[in-house]
Amino acid sequence: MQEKIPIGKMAKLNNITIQTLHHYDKIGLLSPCYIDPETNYRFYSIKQCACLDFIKYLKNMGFTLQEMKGVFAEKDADSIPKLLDEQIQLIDQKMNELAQVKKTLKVAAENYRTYRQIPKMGVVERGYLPERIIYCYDGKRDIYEDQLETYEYILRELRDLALIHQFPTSYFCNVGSITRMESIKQRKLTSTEIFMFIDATCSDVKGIERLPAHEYVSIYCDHFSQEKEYAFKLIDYIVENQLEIAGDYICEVIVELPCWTQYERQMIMKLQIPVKKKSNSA
Amino acid sequence: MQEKIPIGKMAKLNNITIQTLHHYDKIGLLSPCYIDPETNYRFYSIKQCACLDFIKYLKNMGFTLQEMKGVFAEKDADSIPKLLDEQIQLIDQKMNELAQVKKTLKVAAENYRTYRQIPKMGVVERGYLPERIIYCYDGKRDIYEDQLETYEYILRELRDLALIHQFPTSYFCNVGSITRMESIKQRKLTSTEIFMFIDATCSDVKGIERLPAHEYVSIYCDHFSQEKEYAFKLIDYIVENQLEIAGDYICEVIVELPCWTQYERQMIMKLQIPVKKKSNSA
DNA sequence: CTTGACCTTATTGTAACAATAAGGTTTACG
DNA sequence: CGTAAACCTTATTGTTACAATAAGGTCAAG
Repeated sequence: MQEKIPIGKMAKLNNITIQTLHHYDKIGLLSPCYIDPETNYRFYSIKQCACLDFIKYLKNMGFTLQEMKGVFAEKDADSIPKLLDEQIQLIDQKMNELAQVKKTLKVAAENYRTYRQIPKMGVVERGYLPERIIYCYDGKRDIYEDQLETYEYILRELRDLALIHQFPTSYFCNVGSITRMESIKQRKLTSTEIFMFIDATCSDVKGIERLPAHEYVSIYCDHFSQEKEYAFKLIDYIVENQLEIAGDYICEVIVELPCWTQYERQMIMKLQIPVKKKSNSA
Repeated sequence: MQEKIPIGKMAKLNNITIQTLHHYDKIGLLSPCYIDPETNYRFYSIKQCACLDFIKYLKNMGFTLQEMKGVFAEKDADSIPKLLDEQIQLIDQKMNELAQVKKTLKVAAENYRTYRQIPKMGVVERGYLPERIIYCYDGKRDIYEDQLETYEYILRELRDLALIHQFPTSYFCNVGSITRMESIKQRKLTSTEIFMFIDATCSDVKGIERLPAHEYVSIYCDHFSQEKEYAFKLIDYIVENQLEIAGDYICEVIVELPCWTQYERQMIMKLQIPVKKKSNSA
């Protein structure tokens, strides 16, 4: 009965294309069991479907065709479980990566939603903010010096550090700069420190700080050049309302827009200062 | 201060290679902000790091470089959330696929473990087996006809049906053939039906049957050619031990080994017949 | 002035095929 | 018997996101 199956039929039987069979033949993964010496027509045996099944199976598992050649060459059936285990580990790794990316996407989506809900740029708000954890880095140069340039350099340094600490990349899309209370109390907006928001999970790294839950005054701002002006609005508001600065000034980057004017970052920032009622000593 | 950054430095600043920057320039994704007209040296601005950040970010999200060009061309910030949502869906899909593959791998690994624990080939065992659900297909030709050939064809038909019903591919690695009680009682090992084990989840498809929980006699067998001989061993055992056939004969493929002799499938099968104590009527 | 570090363009390679071209073979039909 | 459709062949190119290499020009330091 040994039926000789031409390539087209074999392809249909296995839901693959003729090219794929050509390809497998070319790389020596699966060659037809008979080739007509005159026409070079390829003929397969129905039994070779088993091999194709296995190829599909391994492909599903993430093996490359070259790896499969190795698998087929192995006469040792005991090596299979090892391969399977390795592949399971690889898949776990991939799934973790995907989960991480998904998290990042969700953060981004949430940020955009926040961005759309922003009431008005330049309007002072007052509200309670929960505790947040940040990873701080001191770039030793004032980021307000020259039009974002220093900021970009320091940002790169922060990212390199984050890479060393193996922080998830998602952290990198929620950053900010910090100006210490002493400076801001003197109306000096100078800062050498930037940070990224992190989870509570990585706690043994130097540079991690807690921003305590507190009442804040905040204001949204959509260009770096406005930051100083808006920050002073905050301070003015604090003075006018008999409040007192209760901690460090934070400039949080809410969202980065993928539009560049002269390649420059376009970002929405939320400036914030923790406040408390003025103590009666004054 | 506008520092002109040569390509090597820019690459280092962003943890990428010079080739990558060349590539981005070539495809028009990101071009240096200045090119020396004499030497053609490329020079970047530190601000262009923002763009690279975004490229990395989008790459992480699974966008292709061409898609990014589209994203950059869009001046509309509102299109971003849509893109993000689409990408989240894509990721969910990928994760589901990976989960499916992982499941398959685990089944395979388990099967191999079972295979190693198989006590002896050709030895009759007796034991209780839980309920199982199968998807049956009648190929209308006897699979015991010609040396696996018919079996291969029918297997392909079963798989095509499974594809139509959108069964997970993992089902395809746990198949078997069934010989109805009437035949086996007459010592006739003819079967036109094969099946795949499935979950309880897909219930509305025609062809699904339940193998009830029952006591079985079973025997392992490692070559198709031995099946008949071993099946008769089972029947003999049943007769000798005053038992009675209580249901259909099942030939379950436990594991397929990736070694081919003449391209032929090498598989370990577990032959099984449900039994009960002989009723005293005989 | 030379050496090494750095830059340029151009070509080839990667993985797993898909698409196409240009041509030969087989089969069915009138 | 002729022909058209269906099928087969080999060979080339294209896809993605770069990496690797070659052959050569440029720059800064000693």
